[in-house]
Amino acid sequence: MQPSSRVTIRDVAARAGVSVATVSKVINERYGVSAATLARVRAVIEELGYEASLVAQSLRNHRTNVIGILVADLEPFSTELLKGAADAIRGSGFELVVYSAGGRTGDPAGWEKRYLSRLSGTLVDGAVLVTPAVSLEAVPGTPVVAVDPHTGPSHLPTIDSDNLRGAQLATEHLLELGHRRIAFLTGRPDLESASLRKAGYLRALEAAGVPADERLIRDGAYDPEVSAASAHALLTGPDRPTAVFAANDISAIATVGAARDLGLSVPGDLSVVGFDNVPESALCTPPLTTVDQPIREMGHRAISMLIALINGDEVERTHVTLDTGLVVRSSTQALPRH
Amino acid sequence: MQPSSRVTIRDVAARAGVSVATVSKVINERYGVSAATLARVRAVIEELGYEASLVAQSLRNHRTNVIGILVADLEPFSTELLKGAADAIRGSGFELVVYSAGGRTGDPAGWEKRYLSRLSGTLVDGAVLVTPAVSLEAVPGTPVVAVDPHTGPSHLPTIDSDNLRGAQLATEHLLELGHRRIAFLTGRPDLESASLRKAGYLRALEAAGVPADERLIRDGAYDPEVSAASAHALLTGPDRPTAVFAANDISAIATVGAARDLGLSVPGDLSVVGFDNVPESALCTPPLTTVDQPIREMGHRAISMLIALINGDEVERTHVTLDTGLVVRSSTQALPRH
DNA sequence: ATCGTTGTCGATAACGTTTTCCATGGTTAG
DNA sequence: CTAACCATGGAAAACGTTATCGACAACGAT
Repeated sequence: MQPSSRVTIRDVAARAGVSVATVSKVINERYGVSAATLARVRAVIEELGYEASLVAQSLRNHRTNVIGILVADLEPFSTELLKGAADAIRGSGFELVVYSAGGRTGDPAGWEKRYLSRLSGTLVDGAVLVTPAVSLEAVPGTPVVAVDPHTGPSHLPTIDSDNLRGAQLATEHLLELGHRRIAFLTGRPDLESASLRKAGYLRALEAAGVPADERLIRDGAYDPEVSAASAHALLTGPDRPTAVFAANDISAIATVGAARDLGLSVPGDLSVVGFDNVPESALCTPPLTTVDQPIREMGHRAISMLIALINGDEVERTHVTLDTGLVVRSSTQALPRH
Repeated sequence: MQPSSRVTIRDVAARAGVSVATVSKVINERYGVSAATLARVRAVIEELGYEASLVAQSLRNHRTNVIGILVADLEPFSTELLKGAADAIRGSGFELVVYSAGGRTGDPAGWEKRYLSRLSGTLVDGAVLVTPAVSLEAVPGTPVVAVDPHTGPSHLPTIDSDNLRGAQLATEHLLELGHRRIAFLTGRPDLESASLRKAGYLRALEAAGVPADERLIRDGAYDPEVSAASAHALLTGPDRPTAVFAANDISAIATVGAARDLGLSVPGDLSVVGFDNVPESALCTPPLTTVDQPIREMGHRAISMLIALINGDEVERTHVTLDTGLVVRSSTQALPRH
């Protein structure tokens, strides 16, 4: 015991008076070991507190049983997704390593690719990419699934939600409340979700016969600072909107903040609706009307699909889109008639 | 190229016309290779896109360059801590695997121990334990640092904050506002932070000459449901408190919710102060007066210390306590005189 | 010429598993 | 009584690295 080094399969074998091969067999429940020796070896394993070296197993088996999840930053969306992923990972026999780029800019948008090539086949068996900054193909041996994928053609397995419909719902809600000057804060232009949300906004406007006004469409970038600046510009400009649909809860919350700074009340002077339904949206003041996206389930599904892919199981749908729905809270109200 | 298997050091060696030993030397920048061969091998590595197998390196070096972080659940505190940890890990050469127990109960409080023994020395080089449910000693070969540690004697390196003083500040704040019937919602009884916060509350009361009332001290358990129930009981009971100090922002937010359900206004009818200063506390309605704890920095420090420990560096302080401070927002107000 | 030195490089033994395949002994069938 | 078979166990190769150590050539100094 006092020999400080780890107890290895060799020690177990010696103590039990068998070969390492036999010990390996009992660990992996292989056929060909008698009941007597099985019991004996099991006892020794217990006694010595032996744990097989995952590293050695990985080397031998070409499988590490760890899954990587790459997020640009730990903002509310990724965080929520992470919870779903952690949930799905539990009891699966895999471990989850999270890699966060930390929201740094300056990185030539390729950290995902570098990370993937460095780690795939050597540390992780597969990876999920959250809002990837780049459209990349899978590394040959390593399954990858994307959540909220990049625009552009990529044939990665994907989890997303019905962004188009969600955005339509949000915009229609505002229209039904009588709003006509409805501004839109865009999302990260490289993300499919962002363009779909914009498309949904435009489509709803068009369906209602409300002409889109380019000056009401501003950058949001899913980023609080960018959004706050845009909101400020929007609200201090001439002919300000009576409502803002932000592509993101983050942007929506920033918009509410900008309005408050200008002495405008939400929803009194301005209605705001967000997108994502992150937990923060229910907490903030006022609680946000937003489009619900089942973020945790997306994380869960991403992991499940990835595990299936890793195991070589047949995956029926390789691109799943979950439903979105409007949740009306207190940041929107009917436009007073005049 | 089309051979599907990974490119190994052997391939590089063959292509460059040298031995694997030499290739290994250039990878690790060891002395004893001429400028010419160095350049040649580097070129081949580039050309073949070779990446050394982390698994094989780990096996050989007895070092995985992976750090584990164990959290009971991904609630706001852990999440925030995780951000700090992710921050610290970046560029350190380590990866971070997060293991979340998922808040399940029923687990015999020993998952941390099991996880640690299974993984230590085999998948991770060290671990940080966040609000550990059990007081455990380090596994011999594997450094462990605890954040917000368990009560009871443990000699693990520790990161925490000045819980006692923070709780005193919070209680004093309430006292200065004229409150005398100040309730306290306790934390997780197995955590040192919880008992220190309670001690701070009691001490402040005593210093002000206000007798503590046992009936005003209820279970909170750092848990929203437990806290909501206790708050409800407190607020519907006879002689209700005019203020609540919750051991946790989670508990405080639950208290605000319970008050609202009863038609009580915060801070009009009830002042509430929390502890932690998680981001949610600033967002909620009303924004919470709370005790700030530098959670992210705690995560950062935990990782830094752990890395130092792993590298065998001398660590000056093995138990660091960070400052806490009161941040006054809108959930507290002076008690109207009558 | 001889003897160290120095500078490069390669053979090889680990690291801790799993798997294949062979050996052994006992048992059953012919 | 022999042949074939089954059940059990072990030897050894392999997975992809790194470190140690010895080989060898070139070279300067005696």
